[in-house]
Amino acid sequence: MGPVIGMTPDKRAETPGAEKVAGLSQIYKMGSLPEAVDAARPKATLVDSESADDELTNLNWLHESTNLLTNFSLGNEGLPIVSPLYDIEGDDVPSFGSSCYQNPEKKSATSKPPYSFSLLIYMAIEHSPNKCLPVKEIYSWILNRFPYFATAPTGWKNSVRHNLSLNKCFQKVEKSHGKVNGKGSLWCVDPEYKPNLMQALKKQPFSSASSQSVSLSPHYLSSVLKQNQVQTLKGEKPLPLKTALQKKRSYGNAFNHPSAIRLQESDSLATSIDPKEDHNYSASSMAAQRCASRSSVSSLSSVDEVYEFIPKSSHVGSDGSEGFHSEEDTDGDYEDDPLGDSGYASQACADTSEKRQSGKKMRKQSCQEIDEELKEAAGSLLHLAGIRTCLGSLISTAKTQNQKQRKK
DNA sequence: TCGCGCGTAAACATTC
DNA sequence: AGAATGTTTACGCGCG
Repeated sequence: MGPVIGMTPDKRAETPGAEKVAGLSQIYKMGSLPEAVDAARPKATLVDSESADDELTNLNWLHESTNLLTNFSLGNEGLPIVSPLYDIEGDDVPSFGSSCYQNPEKKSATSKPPYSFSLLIYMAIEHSPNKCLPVKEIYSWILNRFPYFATAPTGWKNSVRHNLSLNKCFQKVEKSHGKVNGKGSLWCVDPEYKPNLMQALKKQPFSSASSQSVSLSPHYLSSVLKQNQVQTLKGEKPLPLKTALQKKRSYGNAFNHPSAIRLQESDSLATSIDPKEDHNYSASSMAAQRCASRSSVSSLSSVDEVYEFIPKSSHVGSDGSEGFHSEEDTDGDYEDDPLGDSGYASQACADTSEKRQSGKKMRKQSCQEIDEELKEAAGSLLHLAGIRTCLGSLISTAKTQNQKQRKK
C-alpha cells in the first residue's frame, strides 16, 4: 500500500459506517486531547506545588502527587490517549489543515487505502468502545471505512488475519469462558505498541502528527514517589515531586515509551535485535522491555486493565487454562449480537449505556489499584514519619535524661 | 546489493 | 461437512 495523499477527518457522511463510528467519537470526546491532558493537568498541579519546594521533606508532595494520581485515575478521560481516532474523527483536532489533510478514505472508495493493514486494524480496534474487536468486526469496520475492499479480492481478509496473527502489536483476548456464540477471539492493540503504531500512523503524509508527549501514568508517578521514599530512608532529601518528575522526564519518552527508546536509540538497539524476532514495529525491542515496563505503560486504556493478553507464542487451549480471561466477562459485548455482521459498531452505539457502565467499572478498578498504591506509598511515608517521630522523641528523652544525670 | 516492511497467497489446524 | 478463524510459511515488491 503506497501512501495516498490527502484525507479529511470528516468523512462520516460519506461512508456507510460513518454513523456507526460517529457515535464512538462521543466516547473519545470523553477524553481530552493528548497534549491537553498530559500537559495541562499534571503541570497545573505541579505549578501549584512550586511553593512547597522549599519544604522538601514534608508530605506536601505526596498530596500533590495524590492529586496527580487522582487525575489519572479517572480512566480514559484522564488518559493521554494519542489515537488515530483524532485523526480520523478530526473533531478534536484543531491542528488539521484541510490543505494537508484531504480525504483519502473518500478517495479510497475506488483506490487502495493509504494505510497498511496493521494500521487499518489498529484504527478499527481503536474505534471500538472496548478497544477490542473480533475479526469479523474488523472486517466490517474496514469495509465501512474503505469501500475499496468491498470490491477487492477476498485476499485482504486473509491479510488482515495474517497481520493479526503475525503482528505483535495485536493481542488476542479470549471472548469469554463459554464462547457460546461466535467463533474466534477479540483482538486488542497491545498498549506497549501503541506508540509504535502511532508513529507509523504519523509517518503517513497526511497524518495529524499529533505530538507524543510523555504521559504520567500512575505507575510512573508511583515510581517517583517510591524513589523519594527510598531517598528519605537513606536520609537524603527527597526531591520535590516536581523536580523528580522533571528529572525523570528529562529522559524523555525513553523513560516511559519503549517505542520512543527505539526512536531515540534506534541505532544501538537495532543492532542488538534479532531481526527474525523483530517483525513489525520493532516488535522484539518492545518485547524485550515488555515484562519490565508492563507496569509502567503510559497509555492505560480500559482494555489494559480489563484484559490480559494471550501470548502469541503460546498455544493456549480453548479452556483458557493458561490463557487469559477478561476480568469482566465480555459476553455482554459480543455474544447474542442481534445485529449480525454490522453488529459491534452499531450495537456499540445502542449499548452506550452498558458500555459506560462497564467503563465505569474499569475506571473503578483502576482507581482501586491506584488507591492501593497510594495507600501503600502513603503508608510507608507515614510509617517513616512515625519512626522519625519516635526517634525524635527518644532522642529528646535521652537528651533530657543525660542532662538530668549531668545535673546530678 | 541488502535488509526491512508490507502485501499476497497458500496450506494447514482449530473451532463452531 | 463446511465456514470462520488463527497460524505459519513463502514469495515478491518497493524503499532507503
